[in-house]
Amino acid sequence: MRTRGEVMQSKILAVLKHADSALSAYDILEALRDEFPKIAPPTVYRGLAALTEQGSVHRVESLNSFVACTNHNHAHASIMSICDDCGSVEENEAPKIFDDLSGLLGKTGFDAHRHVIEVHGVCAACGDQDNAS
Amino acid sequence: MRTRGEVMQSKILAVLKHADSALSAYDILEALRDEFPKIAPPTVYRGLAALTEQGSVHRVESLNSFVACTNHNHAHASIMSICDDCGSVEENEAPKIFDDLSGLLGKTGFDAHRHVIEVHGVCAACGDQDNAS
DNA sequence: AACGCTTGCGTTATGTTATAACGAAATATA
DNA sequence: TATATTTCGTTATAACATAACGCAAGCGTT
Repeated sequence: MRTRGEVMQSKILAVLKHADSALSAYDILEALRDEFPKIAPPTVYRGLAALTEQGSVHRVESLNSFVACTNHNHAHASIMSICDDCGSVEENEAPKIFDDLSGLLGKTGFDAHRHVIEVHGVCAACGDQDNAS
Repeated sequence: MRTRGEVMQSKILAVLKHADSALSAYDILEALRDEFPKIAPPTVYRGLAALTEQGSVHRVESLNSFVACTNHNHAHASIMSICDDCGSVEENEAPKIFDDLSGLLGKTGFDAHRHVIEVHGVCAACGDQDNAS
């Protein structure tokens, strides 16, 4: 039994890939309502859980929402830069920062499993707009 | 009119300081129910908003919950290390990592306003326990 | 002091995010 | 085919958060 869930997962992933900002589970639910009129939250959350586990979707903790992974290297977590103006979310690579973090915490005896690094601010496009006005 | 809200804020802060893990707003609500039987969520959230703004409380985004600041230097944000075993949350100082982050994102034109750095894992105490068993 | 203005609080109500629990359907095993 | 196992849809509810309103406290003016 493999295909049943995968259909829904690919639909969810497609919705996220089309979006230009992070979507809540209920945003996704709405988007899928046309095609699946009786869809319910657990269906979406289960799909998201599977996609998150395999790394093709990331949860944005500080927004309680989700984005499609835009980074071909699923091996490690990413740094999210979140524009509070337009809502765009970019993934950034910085292995060094993860190493620094794990190293720093390792000194205190802490064993790091999962890094959440999310930076809120204003993206280049929105910053330019503000300057122009 | 200054005193009314400050009473509640100090009560909330006291509850958080006594806790040995992060508390949700509703945990705090329950803790204050004895003294304020009719207390409602907005009262707690407003108190938390004020305390967060002044830096004496931090929101833990990945837990939807709150901790008292244990760091005398309220000037900048902290790195939270969260033990998924015992629930303890520690604040760690690392100005360099914040600088690195802002620098990295600055290169892409992103203007960082607020950093969320939360690392999940296993704290020293819980790690020792696991080794011993 | 009396009045009206401003501010912010408590309360009610509701909105948003997330999951527990159960039964039914699909698959695997024998 | 009978049975065990897994996964999924559905219902229901739990957990987290805020909008909006009205009252009351402080403050300035007279």
